[in-house]
Amino acid sequence: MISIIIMNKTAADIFDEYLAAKGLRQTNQRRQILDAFISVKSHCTIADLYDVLKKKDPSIGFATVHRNLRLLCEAGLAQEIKIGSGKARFELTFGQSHHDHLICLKCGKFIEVFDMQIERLQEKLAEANDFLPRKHKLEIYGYCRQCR
Amino acid sequence: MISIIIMNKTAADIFDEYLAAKGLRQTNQRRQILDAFISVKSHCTIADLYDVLKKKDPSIGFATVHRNLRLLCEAGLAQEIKIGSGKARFELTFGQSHHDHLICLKCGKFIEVFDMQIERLQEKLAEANDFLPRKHKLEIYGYCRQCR
DNA sequence: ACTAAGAATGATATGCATTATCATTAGTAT
DNA sequence: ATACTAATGATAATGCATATCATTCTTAGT
Repeated sequence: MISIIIMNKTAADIFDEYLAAKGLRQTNQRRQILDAFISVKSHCTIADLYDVLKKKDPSIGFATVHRNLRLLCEAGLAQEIKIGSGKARFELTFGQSHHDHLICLKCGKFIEVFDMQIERLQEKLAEANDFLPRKHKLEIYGYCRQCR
Repeated sequence: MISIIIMNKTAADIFDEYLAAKGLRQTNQRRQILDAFISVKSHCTIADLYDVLKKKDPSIGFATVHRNLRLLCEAGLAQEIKIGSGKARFELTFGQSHHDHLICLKCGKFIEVFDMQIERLQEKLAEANDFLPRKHKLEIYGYCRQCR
């Protein structure tokens, strides 16, 4: 059980508040899913998380994991990342700062990177086109140190 | 019928050469598909192109359009762009320079943009991580002039 | 604590886009 | 012209995401 605490709030607190605000209920499955998602290495697919959860509670359903990963995204705790044509992957955003990805074409590894200068130039590029940016996705595909 | 000519070669020439090099055959469908793809507005889905082609030749099959759009990608004439969870879209790369996309969250419009400074910084960012970049994808989501 | 209301779950079905299969058609080299 | 075999087109299969629905569980009200 990993607890990142921001402004005296854990991810679980945020989730509970989100549920309350939406009139949704707390359930054992929701607690388990959030815990597992936090402890598992990031960039997991629904199936990855489902497998982890099944070991502790074989009765949990795939649909429930799916639904609640989406719910975590709505609550602002997670984010979906779509790479190529594969399955959707999810990463924790609570306690993480924004970053982009270098993706190895051979081993599939994700390297998280950040460049403030690029971020700023993107803002300017959007502005220059009368465009109001909300979010962006930068993925650089190539070969990592081990695979180049 | 639109003909862009580069180094004395049309897209059709490049395609024919690619086919020859791979021991593949020239067919009416392949010629039709390339012609339609060039003349249609870019960012079309397989279904978009299929609809256009059906009007001229109702016997053409969806699978054939699909297969040959992939073939055009292999030949370096087209490129697949995946946005969100929708269908795959394709854009012509022959005679077009590299660019990134601003994508309107409301009307779905694609604005093509390019910033050399960002391109260079991406190269440096990759290098700094011992990463050999091959291609990249930058998409900025937000609201266009009409929708903001 | 008990109960009613309805949200959540889990098994399964459905939807949808992509890709594979295969009998038939049609390029290509000889 | 012929033989070889790639390509086509109809359809089936696949893969992933999402919808459905009877049942279970949470929560508010008594």
